[in-house]
Amino acid sequence: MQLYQEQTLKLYNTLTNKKEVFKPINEGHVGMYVCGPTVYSNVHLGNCRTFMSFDMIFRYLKHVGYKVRFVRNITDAGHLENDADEGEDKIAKKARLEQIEPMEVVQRYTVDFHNTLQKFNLLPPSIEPTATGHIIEQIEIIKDILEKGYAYEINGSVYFDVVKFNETNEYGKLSGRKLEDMISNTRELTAQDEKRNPQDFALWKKAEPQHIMRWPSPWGDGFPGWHLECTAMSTKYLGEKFDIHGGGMDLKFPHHECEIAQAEASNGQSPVNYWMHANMLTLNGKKMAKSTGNNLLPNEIFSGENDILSKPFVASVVRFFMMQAHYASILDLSNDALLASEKGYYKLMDSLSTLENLETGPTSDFDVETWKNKCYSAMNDDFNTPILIAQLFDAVKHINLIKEGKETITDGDKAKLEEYINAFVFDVLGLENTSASDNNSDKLSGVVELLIELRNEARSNKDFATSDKIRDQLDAMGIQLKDGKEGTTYSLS
RNA sequence: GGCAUCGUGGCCGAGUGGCUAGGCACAGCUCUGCAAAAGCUUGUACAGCGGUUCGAAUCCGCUCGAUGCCUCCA
Repeated sequence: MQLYQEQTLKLYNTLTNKKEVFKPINEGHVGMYVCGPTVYSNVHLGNCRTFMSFDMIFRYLKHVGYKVRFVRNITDAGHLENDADEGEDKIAKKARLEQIEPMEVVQRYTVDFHNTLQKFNLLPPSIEPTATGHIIEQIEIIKDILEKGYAYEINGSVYFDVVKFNETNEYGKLSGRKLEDMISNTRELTAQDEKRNPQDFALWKKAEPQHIMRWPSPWGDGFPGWHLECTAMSTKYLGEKFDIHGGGMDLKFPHHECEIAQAEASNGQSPVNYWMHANMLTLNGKKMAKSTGNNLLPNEIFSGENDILSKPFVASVVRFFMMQAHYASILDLSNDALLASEKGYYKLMDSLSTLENLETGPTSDFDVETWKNKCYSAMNDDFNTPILIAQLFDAVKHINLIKEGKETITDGDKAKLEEYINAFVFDVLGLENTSASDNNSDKLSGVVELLIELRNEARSNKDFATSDKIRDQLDAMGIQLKDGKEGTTYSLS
């Protein structure tokens, strides 16, 4: 009996704009595809939020017992710099600017991507395919779409015929657009466009002689269009129809719309049952984006080397901050918000340590079973992590009350509480305990214990000058002493 | 210009017809040698204007404001 059999998970499907009960195609198994990064520069924090949201979703699905195949690609080719004829691959451009090989760019930023996500404690996906590793698959899909009449070749490039497609299918159903509106709202036409219609998009693009990233194809040397890789890789690893497709809100149109069109044209069916879109992270009220320069790199947060924040923050605090907002809401990052989250995060972590050493009693004042159910309800309601965290703090309150001797808990309930709170905090939310009192070295803890002892001696001798000196200087070093009923503990900040 | 989304107490952020989310900050109290930590208590917020309703932050309309997409973007 798996947990998912007793939990009713609902998620917001951006295809239908409704919250729906999640039912996988194959009982007990979930296929999930998430659009990964284009590796032409360092991942910024906004990227991380999206990947973190889907990491949380991946974790929860696994937690409730699903076998999940989670595919997240690496885009290492194929993004046109602009829509004009001189369209250039983003990675190739970067390579030229930096005078290095394209694959060197890809390598460098892929490593950065992995390092960063690891700091944020993201689980690796089941499969992480690359676009350049699936050129053949992409070419096959283009052939198929051509055969079915939804694409045309011109001058060594192949374009998807959106108008033709729209005659039998519904282009724009994901983003709520109508082709007629799009046509009438087209802004100035790019001069001499070889496309039949501005809404058409490239499946294959002819490579100019100076273009370095190129592959042979039935239409000559070139490179694949922007949207094709995801169709190729999702189909290959998850099948023509799979459960969940995720990505950032900004990919909804045109990227995901085009994916649907490609898949429907090629396979004759809608590829995805549940589309999920994670919302943007803003910085100073503006979208964080590489292209505008309004961005913050994870390393700048960890090191404190930036003009926005007053101090460095550890990755887990940033993760906690993001988990305090619903994945589908816009979240605005600020120094104050991060400081507030940091406090809350350490409060939560401290109470987990407290819980371990909690004394038990004959009865429980805390209804752990009801609490647990509330936690699941929160997650089952479209992965509502803010509500889950509110429940966690409810438990924190009880843990502290029990510690103070104002409430009691039985052995059994304590064990159950430990099991579930740890599961939610670490397995589902993916937080890490950086609270120092738990994982610092034995030597340091020995030294601090000694100082606590000396301070207590001074205090009992009413030598407050000495005792305060120990306390204040430790505090200045980032070691905070906490006097409690059962003696003094400490934590690192 | 077109299409969307959103506007919640000092800050962040849930909630979508009646029943107090939560975190941080602030104040008072308990504890303490004094603090810190911890606990308790208090805050009656929902952009504005109308409408629907016995009842709206929650539904409808308008106004104002913000953001996103429409072009590579998580």
